[in-house]
Amino acid sequence: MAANGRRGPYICGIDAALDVVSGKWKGLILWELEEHRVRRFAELRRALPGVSEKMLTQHLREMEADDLVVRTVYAEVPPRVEYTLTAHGRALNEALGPLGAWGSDRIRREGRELVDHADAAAMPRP
Amino acid sequence: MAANGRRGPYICGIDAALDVVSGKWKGLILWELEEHRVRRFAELRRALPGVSEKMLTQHLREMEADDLVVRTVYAEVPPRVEYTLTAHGRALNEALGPLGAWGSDRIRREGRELVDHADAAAMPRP
DNA sequence: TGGGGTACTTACCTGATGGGAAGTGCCCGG
DNA sequence: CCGGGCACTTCCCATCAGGTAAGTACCCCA
Repeated sequence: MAANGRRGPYICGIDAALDVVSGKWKGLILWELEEHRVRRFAELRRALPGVSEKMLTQHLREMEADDLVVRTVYAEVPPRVEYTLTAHGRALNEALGPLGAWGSDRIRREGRELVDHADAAAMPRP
Repeated sequence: MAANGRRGPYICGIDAALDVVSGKWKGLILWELEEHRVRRFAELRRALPGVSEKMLTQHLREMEADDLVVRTVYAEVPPRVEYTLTAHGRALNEALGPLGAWGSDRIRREGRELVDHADAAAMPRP
């Protein structure tokens, strides 16, 4: 969907799945939440080097609406907000497994450089 | 990638795979070529209701550059051009299987309407 | 002779996507 | 008291994917 609120009608399952996953950082958010189970806003921000706060909140809100993540607000001071995957989110991640493997193969095949998490901070993507 | 020529550097496999698959009609093209093995330009155009000739050629060229499809031109009159999947294209399709299944589940879960191939012709997507 | 099919290319236009920067309200440590 | 962290929101701007429409060059069929 993204901000536009696409959400179908869809032509097939791939169509529906891509609608939910497309967005510059959604894949990474999914991956980060899969790895750490639960993450706070600022932790995600640091994990996705280059993401703007605007985009991060936007993506998280969309993923919440898509029932991929749960947002829990703790009425504390300073504010604390935690994000976790829902069952559907975890299922999506599983479904993305083979695709990720294919992508890794492709990177290897073509000898493309793979920027690792840390370096990416310095290098803003065009 | 799409027309912009993104093609990495990528942060992970998902990133790389999504780069190659994103584009409004790529999923459908893959699916159509998987089903029929070989298709001509005009056949694809008819199979993807609503696609413009420009987008179709653009997507096909990109997929060719990404080594997903092979384009074969027959020096005949009238011109004949055939498209087939490469091994990588077929592998990508396989990798997309679980994602498609997840998407179908999502459609079912949310009771979203699924527009089938034929109807989609009449209904231009917003 | 004119309409339709083949497979495109080119130019122009619009709306969605994402980036940048600043503002908000509250608290804590130095 | 100043800076910094937290978790945002708002606005404004650049880019770009994709749509529309037309042009190309050749052929076949009625």
